[in-house]
Amino acid sequence: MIVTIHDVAKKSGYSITTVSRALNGYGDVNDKTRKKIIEVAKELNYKPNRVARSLVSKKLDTIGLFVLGRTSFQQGFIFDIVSGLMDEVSEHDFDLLIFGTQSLKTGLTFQQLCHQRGVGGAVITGLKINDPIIQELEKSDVPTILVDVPVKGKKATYITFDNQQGAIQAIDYLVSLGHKNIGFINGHREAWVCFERFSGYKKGLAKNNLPFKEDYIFYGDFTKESGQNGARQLKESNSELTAIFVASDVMAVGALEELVAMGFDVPNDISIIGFDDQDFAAFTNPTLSTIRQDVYPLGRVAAKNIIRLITDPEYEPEVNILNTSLIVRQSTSPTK
Amino acid sequence: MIVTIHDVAKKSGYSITTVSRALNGYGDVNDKTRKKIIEVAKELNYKPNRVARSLVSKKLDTIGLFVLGRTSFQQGFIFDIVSGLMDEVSEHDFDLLIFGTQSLKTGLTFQQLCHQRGVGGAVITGLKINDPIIQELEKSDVPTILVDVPVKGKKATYITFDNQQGAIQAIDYLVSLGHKNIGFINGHREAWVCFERFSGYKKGLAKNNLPFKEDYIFYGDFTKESGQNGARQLKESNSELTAIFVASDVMAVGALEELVAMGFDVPNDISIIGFDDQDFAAFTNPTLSTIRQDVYPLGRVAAKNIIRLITDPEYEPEVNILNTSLIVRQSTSPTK
DNA sequence: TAATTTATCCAAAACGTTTTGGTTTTCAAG
DNA sequence: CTTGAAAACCAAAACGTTTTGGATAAATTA
Repeated sequence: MIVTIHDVAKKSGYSITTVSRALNGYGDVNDKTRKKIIEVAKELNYKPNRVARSLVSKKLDTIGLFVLGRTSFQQGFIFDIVSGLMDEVSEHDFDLLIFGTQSLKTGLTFQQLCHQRGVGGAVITGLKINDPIIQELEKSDVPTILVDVPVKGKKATYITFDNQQGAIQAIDYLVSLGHKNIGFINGHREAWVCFERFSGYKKGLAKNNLPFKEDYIFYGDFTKESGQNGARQLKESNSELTAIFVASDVMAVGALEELVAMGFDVPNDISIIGFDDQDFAAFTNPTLSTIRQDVYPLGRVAAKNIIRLITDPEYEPEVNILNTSLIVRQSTSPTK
Repeated sequence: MIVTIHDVAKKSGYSITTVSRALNGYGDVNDKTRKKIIEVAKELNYKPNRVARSLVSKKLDTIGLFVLGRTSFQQGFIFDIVSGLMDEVSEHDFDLLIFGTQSLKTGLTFQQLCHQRGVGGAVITGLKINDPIIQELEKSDVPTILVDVPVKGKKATYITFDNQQGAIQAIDYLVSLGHKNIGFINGHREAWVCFERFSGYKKGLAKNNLPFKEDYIFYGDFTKESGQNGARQLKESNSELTAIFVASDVMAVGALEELVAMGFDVPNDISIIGFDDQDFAAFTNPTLSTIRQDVYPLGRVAAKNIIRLITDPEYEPEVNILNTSLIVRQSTSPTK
């Protein structure tokens, strides 16, 4: 039923060694022999058993995806990353093993975990900036790409969007509409992207010769409720605000709803711009202007790089920073 | 660096065999010996290498998730299933390997693929009712649970929601609001759930002594655009409609937008009820009444059952049908 | 006492590959 | 005809486990 290398060897008349070396492209096999072996292999529909292979060889062809601190507002983000990883990974004939937060609580180190499962490299999402695992990653031999956490190590690097640039795009756009008093609802301080977006917000203001005011900042936690609270608090304490830049679409929806509930017209009284471009941003009323992170390509790039890191020992881990783009919908308009 | 069973054997003074048998709970090990071995194993932080284990033993502790025909409108569905699977699976110390559509196009049969990767059982989503792989699944020895496709086999079964009941809930609710002319926008005919929802729609009408009219049916394809087209066509040809039941939230949003664009007031002129309760259903304006499928528990139940099927040869595959629930929001109201 | 059973333990085989460390064959050069 | 090198091949080891099929010693029975 199950075809092994033995069957190919027997049918082709060569040894197991030669079959293996022929199929793996080694040089010490005669061209005719190789051709014959490949033919027999195809005829029997032989595919090497990955488990057996990864037990003995250093060629580990499964990559691990660690989804840490999963929350429902990451739905789209995670889905798109997985999609990108999956597609890229299967094109290279690699496998994708998914780990949750649990798996790192079994007493195994990250390295042990990977070794035990035959994982050759990993992609990590949802890591907080103060997670102790980061220290291990810096020294680890396991090729690793972190999403949205700026860590570099022997074999570790990161991939992210240009969050600063994204924030600047938002501010530039709002300013171009005539806005001068722009509030900011940020996420929590455990996410690195929040620092970046905050930084971009400040740079954007400076670039446009607008003053930075501490009062215009609210720290939420990426939930819709915190967006509601943020909008209410900012607008109540600063009635002169004509626009709010919100660090995530979920919070932006909260802000939008709250402002409408307070009796304001969005966008005519106050403009809202989000960050992420999640699917639902096109479903709200008014639809949500936002800064788009194109996550699917991030997954593909991450996969491509991790595979390169696994297969090519010479390749040095490099940082990838992807561009964001401005998506204009209905929640922003010129000042009156 | 990496601790193997050899290290435990050497340090404890027993043979590899005894260590293995002690740790795996076999009876032919003295209690004192077992205690000592467990102690040493803990001390060295020994965890067996899963790759080596699954090569030789029949204990396969990774389950495969096949995500076929992935489309962006399944985002929430897939995410929740993966979440449920991940949590349940790691509680049982199993692993989760994800496969895309690609993986079944490599010339391997489903069985071969699983065997090759050490996959002991599988969960399959997104399968179409006419997919040829179904015939293989019916005879396959690999424990398999299909999501939303009614297939039973030697080791295969399925899990789904009670789609008929869900549709009946929707109709009952609309009737209770006074609606008598209720349209239906269905999905495409490759998805089994669409037959069920259609069947439920008809039963719901019959139950409430309302006539079934072919004109009130529109077949879409789960996209927002098809929801728009459906709403326009149904309402234009049947101006007496006061409510539309839509077989998915994405299409429902399309329908909602289109009706508003046509100048109708939702829900006062016409009520809309969706199916799924995706995240964005709470973000639309008006927010969307819908029939909720609680997908996370489905993932957990699927994982629990597949693990039981893998570990207990006596256990016969059983069908699981989960309940839906009615979520009332703003897109439905009593008739005038 | 001898025979049998029971409780412990373990050496070796097995899983399906790749890798190691050769051997044999071929061929060109001396 | 020898020699040396290159080309082609392969037996056995290795990967880290579990499983098989005993072996040994102790306890029980006859």
